[in-house]
Amino acid sequence: MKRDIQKQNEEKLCFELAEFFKIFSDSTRIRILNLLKRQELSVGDIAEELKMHQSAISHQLRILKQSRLVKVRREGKNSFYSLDDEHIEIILQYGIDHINERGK
Amino acid sequence: MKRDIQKQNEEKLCFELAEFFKIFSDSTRIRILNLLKRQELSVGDIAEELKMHQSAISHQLRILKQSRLVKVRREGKNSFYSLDDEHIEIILQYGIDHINERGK
DNA sequence: TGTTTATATGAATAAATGTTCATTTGTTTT
DNA sequence: AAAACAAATGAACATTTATTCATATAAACA
Repeated sequence: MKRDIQKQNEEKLCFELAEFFKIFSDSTRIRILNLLKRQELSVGDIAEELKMHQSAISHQLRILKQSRLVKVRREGKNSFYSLDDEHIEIILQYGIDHINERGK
Repeated sequence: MKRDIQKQNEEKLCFELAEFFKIFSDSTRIRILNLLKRQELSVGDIAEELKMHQSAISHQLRILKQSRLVKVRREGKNSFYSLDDEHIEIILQYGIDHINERGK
C-alpha cells in the first residue's frame, strides 16, 4: 500500500508540473514577462507595446499574478506590474538555451 | 532599424519559448515522460499504466517524438519509446524544485 | 458632483488542444 | 493467404484556453 501512496504522489506531482509549465505555454504571457524583465510597467504600457487590447492583457496579468510570477503596485489610476519570482529569468533562459542548442 | 530587427528576433523567441513549454503543459505528456524516465516502454505498456486508450497515447507520443523528446525503436509488432533528450529530467526537476519551494 | 481615465471583470465568442471512434498500416503467426 | 495483434492516423467530438465586448470599479480632476 505504501507503493500506492508513492504512486499517487507522483501522479499528483505530474499534474502540478503540467500546471506550472502551462503558465509559460502562452506567447502573450511570455511576451509580458519579457517586457517586465527590463522594467516595471503599467497595464496600458504593456497593451500598447504588444499592440493588444487592455482587457486581454489584464486577463493574462491576472493569471501571472495568481501564479505569483508578477506583483502589482497601484499608483493613482495606474497598476504597475513587475516580476515577483527570481526564478523566472532562469527558467526562461533554460528554455532559450534548449532552443538554441536544438537548432544545431 | 537595427533595433527593429532585434525586437523582431525577441518576439520570435517568445513564440518559440511558448511552443517549447507547451510540450510540458499537458499532464498526459508529463506522465508519459515520467514513466520513460525509468525505462523504455511500448505504447501498450504506457496505455495500460496510465489507464488510457492506446490511441490517446499514440497521439501524445507523436507530439513528443516530433519535439525530439522521445525516440522510437520498432521491435516486431511493438514500438518501444524512450527518452531522447538528456535535458528533460533537468527541466522537470527544475519545475519540481519550484513547486516545492513555492509550497513553503 | 459629474466627467474622464486606467484597470478589472463577467459573459460571449473564437481558437486551440486533447480524447475518442473508426479505420488503416505494418508485422507476426497459423 | 487469412487471421490476429500492436500501433498509427484522420475525423468527429469534447474540453480547455485566449480574446473580445460590454460593463463595472476605482481614482483623479474639472
